[in-house]
Amino acid sequence: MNLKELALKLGLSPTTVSRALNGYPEVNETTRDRVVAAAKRHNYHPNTRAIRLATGRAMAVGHVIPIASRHEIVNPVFADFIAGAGETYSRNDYDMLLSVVPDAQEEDAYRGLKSKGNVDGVIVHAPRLDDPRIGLLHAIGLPFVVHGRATGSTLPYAWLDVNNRRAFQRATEFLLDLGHTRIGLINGLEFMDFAIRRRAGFCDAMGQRGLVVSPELMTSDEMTELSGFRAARQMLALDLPPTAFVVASMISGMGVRRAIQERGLTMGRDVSVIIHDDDLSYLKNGEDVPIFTATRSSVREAGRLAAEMLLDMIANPALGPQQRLLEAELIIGQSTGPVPK
Amino acid sequence: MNLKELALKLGLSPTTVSRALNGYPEVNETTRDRVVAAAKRHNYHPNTRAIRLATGRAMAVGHVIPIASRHEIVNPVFADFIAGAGETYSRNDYDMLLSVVPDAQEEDAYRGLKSKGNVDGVIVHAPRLDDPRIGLLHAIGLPFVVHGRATGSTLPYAWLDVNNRRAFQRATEFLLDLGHTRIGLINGLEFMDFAIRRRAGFCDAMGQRGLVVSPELMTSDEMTELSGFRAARQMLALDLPPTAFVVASMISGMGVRRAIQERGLTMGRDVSVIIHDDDLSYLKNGEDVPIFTATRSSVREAGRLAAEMLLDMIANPALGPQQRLLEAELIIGQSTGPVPK
DNA sequence: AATCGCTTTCAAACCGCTTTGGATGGCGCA
DNA sequence: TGCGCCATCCAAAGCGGTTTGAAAGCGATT
Repeated sequence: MNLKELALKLGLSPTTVSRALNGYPEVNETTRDRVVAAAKRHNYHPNTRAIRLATGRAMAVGHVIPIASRHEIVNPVFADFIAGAGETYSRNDYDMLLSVVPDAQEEDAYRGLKSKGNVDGVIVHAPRLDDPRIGLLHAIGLPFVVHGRATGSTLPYAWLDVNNRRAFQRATEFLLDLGHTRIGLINGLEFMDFAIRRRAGFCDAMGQRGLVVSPELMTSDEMTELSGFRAARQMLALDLPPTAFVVASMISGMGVRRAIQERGLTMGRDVSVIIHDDDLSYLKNGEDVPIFTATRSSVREAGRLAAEMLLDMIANPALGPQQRLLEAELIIGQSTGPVPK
Repeated sequence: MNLKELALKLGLSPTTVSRALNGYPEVNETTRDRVVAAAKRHNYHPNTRAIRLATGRAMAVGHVIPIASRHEIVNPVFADFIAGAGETYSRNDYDMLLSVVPDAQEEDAYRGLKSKGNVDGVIVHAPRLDDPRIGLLHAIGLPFVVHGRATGSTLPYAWLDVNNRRAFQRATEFLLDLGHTRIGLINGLEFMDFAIRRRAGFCDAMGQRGLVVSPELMTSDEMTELSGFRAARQMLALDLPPTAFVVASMISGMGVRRAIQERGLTMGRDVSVIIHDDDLSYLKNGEDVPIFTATRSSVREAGRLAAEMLLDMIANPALGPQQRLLEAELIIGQSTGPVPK
């Protein structure tokens, strides 16, 4: 059942039927009702491909996911972000297009998306220092929103980010207020923008209390359970081990907890831990009472909001690049306590 | 730059240019070379929307992800499957469409995908007992491949699955051979098809040695660290605690390990653990030597293969529903050993 | 020279919708 | 009665490709 057939059945022209269904004013309300009823009755759905060709809009947003190299973006955080963005797209009748490409072809993927016209805009994930994608997307004229920021980029661009610096500063201050002075940082990979900012926040807080952080109390690695475990184990074996940790993710945090237990210590009593909690839907930080004290910011909500920003920009290109900075909450859980005497 | 413009520049008709680029035989090889060269020079990419309308094919595959209710499909396993499937799509110039919808609207989502014509087929995730989606997709005539199987479905359908029953049977036998007789099963949710089969495999192995499994040694829950921890803790507190566990996932396995350590026991010596390892790209089971003894089957590879099956079916509808059963490997790690005296 | 058969090219229809630029008819008003 | 103005509706021209059916060119055959 297509538009022409429906029009024929109704004894109307395709023009009128199209207008009736799309809410244009120049159509009699009684005819509109007839049309709408008939469309429902015959289960008519306009063909998306035709609409797209006729309007020139793709009604779709792209997410490019590079794979194969060292750093895997296919991680749980990404999945939850996608889920959030997907909710927004569904509500607005947009499609979400995922392009999984070898990272050497990432640039081609963006160019292709634009020149073949299958998306109206893209979301940029996991920005790095001086991220080249920003210049590229500017050049090819594809609307985009960055999830995170890319320090060093001179061009203006739209982004949505968590205030990572502030979050880690607060987390560190919280530990300092509990009397901890030897605090270890177990960070993500520091060529990622968010990790750079988190480290800065940590150092800010320490510096403000006149504390210098020794390099052996700061590590940077993938955020896995194993790397969290190793980093914490190594620090705990120092002559002057830390009494607290600031940790970049829930998963690394689980590794840190294991290292603490392995030494026969108790988390929250002997050693304090604060993690960053992305509030993942399948990886909850406890149920009623949080297991870990945490800086929390829902990455799923970030996905929803970033998608909304992008759809706004697409609908209204006159709008300049928007920015939005979310603050993380500080959640008190069972993993922190005063420094032991 | 579109087809007409390119044709004009070349002094050819759009017909010929189109055919030259699409490899049709009825075009002189020298003209073809000219056309191809010009296309490259002018950076011509045919408009996807137009191709889709003209050919009637969407060149896209859909994945519908229901959300909001108890069981979240947005989990790490899903992310890796998607990544695998995405690789296949990219290689074949297909798009991957993700529809994130409230689960009450799941059926509508499939109907919409079909009637609006934005996909040529779909992949069905996380099948349950008597899954209604199979009948639905049959009825609306949308090609599909199920990742997993749906016990109870009478209609023939295409699927790709891991031999979960056999995997858990082998895992259990491995423990039995080490002398364990009190073995706990920490399973996923048993309205999911894969969990049903795993339980069956476990019970098969036990039954064949004439062992009856007491219900308190079998649990079924979401596969989180916390639920793994709780289940194991509870079993270890029994009068006759198990000496080994068969666990449905790496993440639950981490919880089990924690419960073991909490009791002052050592995994691999006092208590043995076998997990199922989906070989996730960001959650490796150790590096050189596996931490956990495991039944391993790459879910990413499953994604690749399922996508290939679907593209085959789309290209060749005469093909009946294909099936493919993958066997899991049994990987020996550090988490198992002979039953302690 | 006429015919045939190939290869190569093209004009035009088509995919299913949107949108522009009229047509049509009824009504109020002078 | 005649005119202009709305409110409605429609024919046709896109959107940018693919595909059908036919024509043109040309050497070989009769």
